Amino acid sequence: MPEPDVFSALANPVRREILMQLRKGPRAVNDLARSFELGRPAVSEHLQVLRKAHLVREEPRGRERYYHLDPRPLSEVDDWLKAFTHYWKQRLAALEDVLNEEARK
Amino acid sequence: MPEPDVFSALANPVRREILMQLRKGPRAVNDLARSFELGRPAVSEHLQVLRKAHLVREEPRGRERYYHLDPRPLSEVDDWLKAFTHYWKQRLAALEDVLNEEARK
DNA sequence: TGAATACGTCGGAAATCTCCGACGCGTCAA
DNA sequence: TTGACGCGTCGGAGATTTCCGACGTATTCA
Repeated sequence: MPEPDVFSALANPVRREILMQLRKGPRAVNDLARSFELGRPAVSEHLQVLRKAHLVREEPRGRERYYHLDPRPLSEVDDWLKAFTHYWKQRLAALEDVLNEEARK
Repeated sequence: MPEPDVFSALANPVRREILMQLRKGPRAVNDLARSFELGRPAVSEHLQVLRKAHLVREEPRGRERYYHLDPRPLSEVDDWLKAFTHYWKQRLAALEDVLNEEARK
């Protein structure tokens, strides 16, 4: 039972696609399973990973469970990326300078 | 031999830390290995993953190999996140509205 | 009440990940 | 040239991931 890790949760393309779909609104598990060529257990287990990473929230409705997106933990990834955004904008600016220098010749 | 996937490359905390360290400048492999409590083969294999994801570039210097950060593929993650930034800013705005509504009472 | 539905979870199989020791190759220094 | 160093990669061990069929539970509907 590994701890909930947002980066690991995003490592799987199916889970990323689940999050994408949940943007448009909550979905039941069987409904999601039909979107992918996957059995229900597989989808259910992907949802468990997303749940442990607090990226989704479940809302029981009768015998179904609707899963809602909770994008807040994504800010951790965003923050991590910011440490590089600054760096790569510097790099891009430097590259641009070089290109301008070349063009001037 | 899985294909180079930026999200998978970021799933491992050691690889994320390697990228963090490379922000400050290029590093040789043994030098990196000393930072972690890891053998050199492990670090070398992490670097292979990062290389296949095009997140690092190697520059041979004599018998050493200095690894440079290439943050450009990170923009793929950034773009993916943008699909949610918009969503979660909407959510935050909606929450703010509710709070303002409450405060007005 | 009983049958059908929606779901979570438990083995278990197959694939993948992560790490290490060992080996080979190229480079440096004596 | 010889020995030591820095590195990549292979073979293999152990852990983890990903998927499925099977089972149990709760809910719905006839």
